[in-house]
Amino acid sequence: MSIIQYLEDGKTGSQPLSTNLYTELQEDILTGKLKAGQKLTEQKICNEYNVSRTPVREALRQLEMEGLIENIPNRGAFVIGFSDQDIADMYELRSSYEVLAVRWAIDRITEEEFNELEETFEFMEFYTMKNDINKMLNINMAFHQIIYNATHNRMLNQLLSSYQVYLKYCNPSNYYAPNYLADVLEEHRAIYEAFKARDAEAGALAMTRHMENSRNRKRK
Amino acid sequence: MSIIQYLEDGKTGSQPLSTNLYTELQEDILTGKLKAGQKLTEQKICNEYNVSRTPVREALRQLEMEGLIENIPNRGAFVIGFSDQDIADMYELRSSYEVLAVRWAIDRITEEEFNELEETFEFMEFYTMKNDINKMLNINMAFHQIIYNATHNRMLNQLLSSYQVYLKYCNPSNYYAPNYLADVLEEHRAIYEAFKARDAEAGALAMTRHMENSRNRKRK
DNA sequence: ATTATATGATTTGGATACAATTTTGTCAAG
DNA sequence: CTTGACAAAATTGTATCCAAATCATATAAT
Repeated sequence: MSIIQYLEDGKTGSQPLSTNLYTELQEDILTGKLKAGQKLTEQKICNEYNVSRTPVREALRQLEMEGLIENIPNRGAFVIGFSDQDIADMYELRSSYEVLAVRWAIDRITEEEFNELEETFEFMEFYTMKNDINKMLNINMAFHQIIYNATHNRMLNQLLSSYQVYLKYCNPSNYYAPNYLADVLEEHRAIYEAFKARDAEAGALAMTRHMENSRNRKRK
Repeated sequence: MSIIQYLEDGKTGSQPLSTNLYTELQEDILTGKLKAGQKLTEQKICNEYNVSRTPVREALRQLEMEGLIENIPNRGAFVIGFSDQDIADMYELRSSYEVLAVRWAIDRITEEEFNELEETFEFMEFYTMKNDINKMLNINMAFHQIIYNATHNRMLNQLLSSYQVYLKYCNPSNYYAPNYLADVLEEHRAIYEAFKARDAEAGALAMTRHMENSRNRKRK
């Protein structure tokens, strides 16, 4: 997915969308509409979401693989959900993956990928000046995704990409804090500069700081 | 799962088992029986594995979540499989997760969990003396699993547990090298001692070495 | 009163049937 | 010989049907 697509599709990462049942159920678990411990009866879901049992069962298997529900044979599916502890765990894990990803990406990034990163960073500067928060959310995702790709490690890429969904639903950053966009821009600049210098240690340090600051920016 | 169960179920981690379709297909992809790029037609799988389309579709969704196949809407499922690069990636990733896990586990392990780890290590010593490789494979899995649990981080636990499956199919360790069991025992002893001393740095170092040596023990 | 048991209702697991989409093959036009 | 249109076949997506397992309730035994 190119940076242009990220900008143009207009999906700011905050609306439902939910193109399929799996995504809808995932959303409903992550937002707490379906509560932990609750039993998900297939027929109930059929009625609630107006689909037949076949797609329901497929979605339940997917959610099970993701760890959002537990499927007990012949008994049914039970919501596991995300506890506050899980969210904390997720942030902690994600931080270390992101740092690892930067380290590997700086060592392995291609010329072409670096140009894409550079272009994306310039978009960041532009939309920070224009103070366009929705655009920035998309560009931010693109920036990180480029790094994931540049690790050339399929499993790490897949893992970090999958976390984007969760990040959306955990209490969001305080976008409207003074200097939010400017602060974020400078953190990304540090990361970008490390890539430019092909300095993995500097990159790891910059990403570590970015992750710490991200957490501190969370609404309490 | 207790250490006793690990010992008694007799599953040495090298036979098919494959209790369900998903596991069977997973195995067939990881062993290369189903090749990368190959199209998986639902009806073909039905005939091959003697099941109807409903469980087939469930399995395909699970495999997709795992990243072993790609599901293109209205087109079908295509095997992605594990390239040599993916296996290398997996080892590299797993190493850093394991080190991270030890760090966290040493800080968070409960008295009860530590006792379990201690008991497991004593089983290791015993079966090393008896030179029982099959038992050792199971105990080894148990030892690592206890560490995963002791992180008290559900996502990291889930992630590392899921890798156990892949490890089984990537070219196996050279179990019959001289001193294999003795070497492995000493590496685990270092890890265990770090837990006993509640020394996270020593644990991380010991696990790093264990991971390096594991890789070097691979058959070429 | 509590526990056991039996029976009917509900629910899951799996197979089949039908609809929508894609692929394949044929044949004619350029 | 290639290209395009179109129909037939194959394949995916969804709905429904049947069997097996589980759950709930009522009744009987201790």
